[in-house]
Formats: sequence, C-alpha cells, structure tokens
Amino acid sequence: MDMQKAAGSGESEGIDRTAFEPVYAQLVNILRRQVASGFLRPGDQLPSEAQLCRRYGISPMTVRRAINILVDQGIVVAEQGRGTFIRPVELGTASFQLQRLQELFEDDPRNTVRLLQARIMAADERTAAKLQVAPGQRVIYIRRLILACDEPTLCHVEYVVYDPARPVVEAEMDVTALRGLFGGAGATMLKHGDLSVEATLLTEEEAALLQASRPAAAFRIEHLFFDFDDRPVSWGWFICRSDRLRFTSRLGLRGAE
Amino acid sequence: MDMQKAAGSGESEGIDRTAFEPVYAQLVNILRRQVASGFLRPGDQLPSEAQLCRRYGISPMTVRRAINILVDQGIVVAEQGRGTFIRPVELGTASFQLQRLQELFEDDPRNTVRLLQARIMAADERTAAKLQVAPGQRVIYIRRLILACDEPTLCHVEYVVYDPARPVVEAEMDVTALRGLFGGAGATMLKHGDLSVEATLLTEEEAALLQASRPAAAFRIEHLFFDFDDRPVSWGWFICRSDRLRFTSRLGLRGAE
DNA sequence: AAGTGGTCTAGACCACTAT
DNA sequence: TAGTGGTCTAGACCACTTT
Repeated sequence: MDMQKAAGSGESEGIDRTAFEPVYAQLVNILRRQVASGFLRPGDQLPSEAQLCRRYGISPMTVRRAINILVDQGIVVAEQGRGTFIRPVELGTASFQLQRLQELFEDDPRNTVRLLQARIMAADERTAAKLQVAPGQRVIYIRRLILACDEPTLCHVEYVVYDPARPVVEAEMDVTALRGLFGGAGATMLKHGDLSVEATLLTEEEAALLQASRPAAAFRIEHLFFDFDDRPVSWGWFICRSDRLRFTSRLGLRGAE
Repeated sequence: MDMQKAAGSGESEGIDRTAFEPVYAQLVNILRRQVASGFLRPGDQLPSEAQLCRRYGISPMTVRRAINILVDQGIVVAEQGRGTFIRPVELGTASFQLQRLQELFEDDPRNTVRLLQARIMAADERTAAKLQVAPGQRVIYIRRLILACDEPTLCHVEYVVYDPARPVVEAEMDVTALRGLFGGAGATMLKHGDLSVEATLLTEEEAALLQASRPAAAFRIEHLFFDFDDRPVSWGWFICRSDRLRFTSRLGLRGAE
C-alpha cells in the first residue's frame, strides 16, 4: 500500500464533495497542511494548476482561487511562466493588530471608562497644527481612564475640533464608553485615520492613574481621525502599561495547525 | 449633460478594455475611489453584483473577484442574502508591519551589524524552558549591535540550540549580518516563529550601546523560531530605541488615494 | 417569490519563462 | 514549442434574506 506516505499529511488527501467546506477552501487547507507538516518547504514548487485540476478533479478557476488565497496569506508566491513556490518566513511580513485594544471597549461590565475631564479650551500650537485650526481656536479637551477587568489599564487624552455645525462634537461629549469613536455609531462620521505606536515613559500623573511605580515603560498609541471632508476631527493618544497589553504575531505555519 | 455628477469621482467611470490594468482591478479602484471620495459611506449598500455586471458590462465572476478583494482589504463586508456594505473604520482592524525593522538588514553600506559576543554556554532555567532543552545543556549565546545609517539603533540578544547535527548552527555562528535569520538563505531552515512586542526600559548596558540616557523607553521585540520538526531553534529579542523605529498604520481610505 | 451573495464549471485567450 | 500562471466569459445551481 501507499498509506505510509500519507501519514504525515503528505499528498494523498482528496476533496470531499459532500462536505460543508467549499472546495476551494478544502484545497487551501490541504496545501496549508502540506506546508505546516514540512512536506512542502520554502522554495519548493507547487504542482502546476493543471496538475492540481487533474489530481483533485476540480476546475481551473477553483484551483486559481485557492492559490490566490495562499498568495494573499503570504504562504506562497506565484511567478508567471515559472511556477508557484513556497515562501520562506520573513521577519518583515509579521503584522500586529490592535484587536486587543478594541476588546477593552467591548460590552463587559468589568470594562469601564471613567471620564476624568472634559472642557473647552484654546488650542495650543501643537494641537492646532495637528487639527489644522488656528492656534487659540476652541477645542474640546477630554481625558479618560479605561479600566479592564476592574484594573486601570489605559489613559486616553483627546482633542476634538469644536464646531457646533458638526454632529460629531455632541456625540463625543457625552460618550464615556468611547464607542462613539471606535466601532459604534460615531465611527460612521469618520472617513479615515492615522495611527502610530511608540514606546514611552510614564509621566508622574499617568503612573498615578495606572497604579505603576516610576520609572516605567508604556505604549503610546497616537491617533488622528478625519471626517468626510478630510479635515482632522480628533487627535489624541492612549497610554498603556506594557504588561496589560501585548502585541503578538506568528510567522509561517505551526505543525499542529 | 451628466458630467457634473462625475466630478467628485461619483459613479460614472467606466472600464477601459484596452488598459493594461485588469478589469477586476479597475473595478476595485473605481469602488475604492467612490469610498475615498465619500460618494459611498460607511453603512451604504454597494450595487448588487448583477447591477455591477450590467453597469460595467463585465461577467459575474469578474465582479465577484473585485468584491472579494474589497472584502479582503476590509473596506466592505458582504452578507449573504442581504447585500454588500461599506464598513465603518474600526480601531481594532489597524495593523502594523515589521517592514521597517527588516529594512535595517538590507544591503546598505551604512547598515552594519557588529558582533559583540558569541560563545557557548550552559542554558539557564529560562532559556532552557524557551528552547525546550534540559537546563545546563549547551546553547550558543550571541549579542549584536545593529547600526542603521551609522547610528546605533538595535541591540540583539539571541540563544541558539547547540546541536552539531543541525546545519543551522554553523550558519548562525558566522553570521554578522543576520541575514541567516531573516529573509536570506538561513530562513529556509525555519518553519515558523512567534513574535511579541512590548515596551520596556533600557538597561544600563543597553543605554550605553544605544547612546541613550536613562531612564529611556524602548521596544522589545522577542522572537522564537522553530525548525521543521517544530523544535525551538532560536530565542532572543531586539531592543530598539523608540525614536529610531516607529510603527504606523492607516485606517480607511484617504481622499487623495 | 424575488433578490442577494456563494460556489463552481469548462472552457477560451493571453503573457511570460524555459528549453 | 511546451509549460506556466493571469484574465475573463456566460452561464449553472445553491443558500440566505426580505417582502
């Protein structure tokens, strides 16, 4: 028999046409398993599309769809006229999401937002530049403390353009749950935003709020959001203790995937 | 005429069948422009696939392909039986790449790697646990300083399993350019890896190497790489001054895109 | 019942790379 | 010239949601 070879999820898997899983997804997973098991290794050439059509009894478009997905996932690279090859792992392809941060604003009674301060003030130089308004123009200044699982986790400082004509403002003012900005109804007022992450030292005040002893390192996540006229609406930043939020990523495919 | 409406990149663009750009990509860009210009806004419904087929004179599979790309890009969400809708911007979907970090290892004469130390030692508790070897077993300890544009930018500490049977080891020892690990030939020896990023304080030694005054905050990028038997091969971390490496990301589509 | 997205077929033609 | 990936067609059938 030829069954020995199939043990390490080699190449003799087939398509199950009665399965709920679509054919293209099954092929994606077959090939992913072959990579994860080491049967296919970086630099190896995938069988040609025609071969895959014959071997699995599926049409060319379906094979292409599967391969395109593998390309999108960064597992494989296709070169016209040459073939499709397994990509080696590369540090630069790692990506980190802010998923965890957003989860702090989910509907959990242990996740709460305390409004520390909210007032109208004159924009200083830096704020005016970021929000593209004249220095001295009125802006809304908001400070919040976010508790996750009842533990102080995040500080948030935000400057919002004050313009009674914009409904964004009123939405901002009364929001203690921040959902106005992120994911909730308020997000439909924002067209795009820029984000940056850096490492920073906690200020005395931040350390007090976050119950940390100084000196301590923290993430600083800065945001600048724009409305549908591409005008800045909101500028601010989160300060987050590093031990309460970590960014992780995986490169390549683990064996037991 | 109906040309007024087209000014803000509204809806009266067409497909150019003589263009080099594939039809599906043209449709992707038409729809992206409609979102970027504010013609389509979060929550709005896209024309149905059948309508898009008729309006642009293309076949259903081509329309589907374009829409699938927009789904992958997170611009749009498709709901079976209901329609396809513009997604509001969400903080959690932001993603940050390590591209910049990898660029420090590109072939630029001003980017250099100094090998500070490389010796064989007995693994301590923590290292043994990470590398899944017995405490006291021999490991290779490597320290490097990476200069970008002739400025000290990164510290790197790495522990590599010492096993003469593995060619990875010899490759590691002589590498002062780190390309063995990232992107170069050595990467083909690694099947997958785990990464995490946190904020940390510079130690006295790190501060000296990076020419920073303490206290100072820095990124700590930890990595753990595995071979094709899913056994750990290399554990270590980069320490990077935050002012020399920043992670940025964009949410949604800017108007001038 | 009508309209939506989701999958899949069985080809066609093209552009590119190798030999 | 043969083999590769890249694009595109004109349908078919299905699953789901809404009316």
